[in-house]
Amino acid sequence: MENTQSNGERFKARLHQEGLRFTRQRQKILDLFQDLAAGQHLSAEEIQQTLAQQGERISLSTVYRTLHVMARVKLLRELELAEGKKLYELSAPFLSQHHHLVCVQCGAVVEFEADKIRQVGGHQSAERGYALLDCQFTLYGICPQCQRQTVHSEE
Amino acid sequence: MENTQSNGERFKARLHQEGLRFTRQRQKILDLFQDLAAGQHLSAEEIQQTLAQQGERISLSTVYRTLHVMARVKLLRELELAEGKKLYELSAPFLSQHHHLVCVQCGAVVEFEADKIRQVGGHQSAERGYALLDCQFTLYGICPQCQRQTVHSEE
DNA sequence: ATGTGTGCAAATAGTTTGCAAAATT
DNA sequence: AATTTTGCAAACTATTTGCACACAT
Repeated sequence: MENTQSNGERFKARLHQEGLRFTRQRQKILDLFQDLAAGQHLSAEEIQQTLAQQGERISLSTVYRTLHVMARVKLLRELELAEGKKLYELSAPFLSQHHHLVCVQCGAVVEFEADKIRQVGGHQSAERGYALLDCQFTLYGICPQCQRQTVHSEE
Repeated sequence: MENTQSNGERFKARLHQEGLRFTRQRQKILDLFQDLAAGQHLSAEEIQQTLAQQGERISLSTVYRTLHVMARVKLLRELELAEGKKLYELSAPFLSQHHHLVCVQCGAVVEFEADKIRQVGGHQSAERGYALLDCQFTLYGICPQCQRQTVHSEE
């Protein structure tokens, strides 16, 4: 609700730069991300369903294609947190860079920031001449709740 | 070639503990990982193909099932580095913990170690009462080579 | 008007699962 | 002998793609 416009403008500009178009669907998807509470991510399917509930009929293929475009333009960050499906979130440098702590039991995701991480990332990549694009630090563990419940095994 | 046996014993023991069996297929898959040069990972398909070349006919389903077992027993670490497919490697604490720097252009993967990362991971998870299982730090960037070649856009 | 974007349906890719036969303990 | 494991084929899930039509510039 704060910088609601900046990302939109940014995106529009980048699209123009590449001769691409700012369609209603792309607009709607971008809006979704802007309205997203910090620390939340969306999958292609969630995006489609949410939009569908808002009365925006948009195909899954379009969602996927839009996500790719937005990621290429660096408006979105692609995360590989969950099993099998990719998640997306507005990417730094527009939002502060953060990392994820995932409960492998219940899937809960907690975000946290840590400057050191970026530093190490920048250092390691620079040292090898890599142009750093993204820096993902993901912790897998079991959350307090699940630790209590897990007294038995399963699957 | 060094600690060729320790992992095998470990695995065998854990299997016993859970009433599971040490089959030829599991043995072969474990062997593959032991012979793997440090810094390499395998996907389910690569495992099957490599074994097939060695004359070991083993089904993909079995490979997947074995990978799950080995990961559950913490003998393997599951990585989400590449697009869509999961990769596996022998996991810490048997090998030192390391992280990955991936070239999003050519897919090259470089490994590196960084104590700070673990420290931050331990700290962040502990702070929230999570039992830390794994700590993955992945850097995405473009390697020096690809930087030279990328003077144009594409897809 | 021109060329990009969209929706649909079909195609892929990776992974999972049911079931009968095979192998381990 | 009792159970787990395997292989095969079919099922699934997430994602991608071809094509004709629709829309943004």
